[in-house]
Amino acid sequence: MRSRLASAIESALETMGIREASGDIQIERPNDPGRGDLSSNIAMAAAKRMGGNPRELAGRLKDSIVLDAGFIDRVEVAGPGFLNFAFSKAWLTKQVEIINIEGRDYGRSEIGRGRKVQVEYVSANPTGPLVIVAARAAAVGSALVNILRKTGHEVESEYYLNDAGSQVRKLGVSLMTRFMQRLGQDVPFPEDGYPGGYLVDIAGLIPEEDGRLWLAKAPEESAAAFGEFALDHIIRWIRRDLDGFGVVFDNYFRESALHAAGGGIGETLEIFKSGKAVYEDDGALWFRSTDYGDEKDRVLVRSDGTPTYFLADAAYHLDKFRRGYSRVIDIFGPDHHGHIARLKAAAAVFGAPDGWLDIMTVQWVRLVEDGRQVKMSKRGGEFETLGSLVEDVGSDASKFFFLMRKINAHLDFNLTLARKSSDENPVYYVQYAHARICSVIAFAGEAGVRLPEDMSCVSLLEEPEELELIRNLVIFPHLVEGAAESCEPHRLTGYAQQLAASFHRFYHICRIVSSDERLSQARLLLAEASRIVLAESLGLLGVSAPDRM
RNA sequence: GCCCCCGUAGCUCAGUGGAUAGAGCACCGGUUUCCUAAACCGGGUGUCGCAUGUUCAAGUCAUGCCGGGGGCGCCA
Repeated sequence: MRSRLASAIESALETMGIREASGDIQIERPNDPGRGDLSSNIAMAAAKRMGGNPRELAGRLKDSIVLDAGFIDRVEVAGPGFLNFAFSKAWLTKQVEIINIEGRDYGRSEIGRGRKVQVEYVSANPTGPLVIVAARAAAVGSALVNILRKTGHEVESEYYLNDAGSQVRKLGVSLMTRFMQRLGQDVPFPEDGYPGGYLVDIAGLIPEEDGRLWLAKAPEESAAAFGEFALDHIIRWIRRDLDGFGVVFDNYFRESALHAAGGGIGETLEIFKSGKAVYEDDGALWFRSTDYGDEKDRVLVRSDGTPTYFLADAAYHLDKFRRGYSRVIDIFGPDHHGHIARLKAAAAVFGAPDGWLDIMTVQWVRLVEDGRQVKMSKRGGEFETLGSLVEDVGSDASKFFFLMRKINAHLDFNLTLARKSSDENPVYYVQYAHARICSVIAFAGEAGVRLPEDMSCVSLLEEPEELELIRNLVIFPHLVEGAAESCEPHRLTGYAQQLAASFHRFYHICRIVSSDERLSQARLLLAEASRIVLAESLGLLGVSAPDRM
């Protein structure tokens, strides 16, 4: 609808002999609905370019613009030179029909057509259960995947498992210690170990014979054996927790695969070398990432000959590049933001075009209960996990709360509010609207009113609450595109609340099932259109849309 | 010290360079013989952290400062 209006403005400019301003045409929504449904700043922009009075130019534009009265039936000049347009009632009510016909495909867009995108998210180290910030990343990442798919992108989601390196060795030593303690041996817990109680649990699962066998090995092999056992269990937990959260990945990529023979580390190093981006210092191999905008150079191979985490990460991104994605989006936790510059530098060495790698960071989450921050002691190994959060407030409320905020802002997660299954809780407010519609449709069916095949009755819709609801429905496609382009899923939570409010208002004022059958059908179609868009909004967020509550 | 994010109503936060800056919560009051009251309606005096600049137009962009959080390892 915007492009339709934009081209009308463009031809009006052309008839007036103004060519140079057509690139300045912007269509937006006035923040005060009383001004109209769409507005353009073109007169101000063009007047600026050519000199002259914006209001006067707007007036001339208004006279020469040719618009189908079945689309827009009111044009006004306002303020400093805005052109405001109002949809005709016929066009608005027609949209109710369109939504009913398109169903869940309403709002589908082709802006991502031909674009293959990878979204990598969560990717938390498998050295412990997923914590709250990982839950936030999971909610955001999966919603983004849905939104990109809705807009025509071909999307693959991936979890990068850091199942190699010194952290895993530490994990092995920690588990080994727990196992020895289980055997009654008085051994101190390592200073830099993982103190969480979950390792005590895992130690309890080790078959005693196996454990004794591992203990008998050389220290390195011994740590590796315990480490593998721990990884195995923790990865299973992570997948189970994500599953319970309704988050599914297309692919899990293991760092260890990169370290295996022919796994990509060696080749990556060669590419760095042939790009003349490498030098030796102190016995270590360095990447001159400062040439690519990083603040300091980075070690690729330590003086003891082992590759760094960064080299593996670079190899991983080379692998992504070779897989042919037109764009790769990484969602990082707040503790990884220092990696952005060096990874982009690596991508540049590999020959990736500017903007190929897009890294978003999700900021910290504070859990708040009864107005006070919930203490999370990582040192004591006690922390709130994704699994316990879902158990506590449910996955729908968790996701909705995570998705209410911009990702780059710190988030206060109000546990007290999220737990409430009452009107104060925004997620229930939206879900209730959906359930209410299902209930009305069922009630109407019992009363003999069904969704009609012939939808021409929608032209009967004319109450302010009806038209206002339709106005909220028709912005959905544009909203989804905006959320996709900006990678901002949180726009949809705000929209869902606004749409739910608009429906509740309509429901309160306009009785749907009445003795006027045609009007009842029209209102039923409007309710169904609202249900479709609500269900789709919630679906994109990964939140369920219940039929009853 | 350097880098990133944030600073908007009592609280938590929305706000694609546009017109009179919004929502939820909290608080007070009202609405049900009727399709789900988990709903609806009414009640807001904000230095948009401060300053300078860019612009026809700045909460939004740029620079500097102040305040809060985070990151700066041959750990991952």
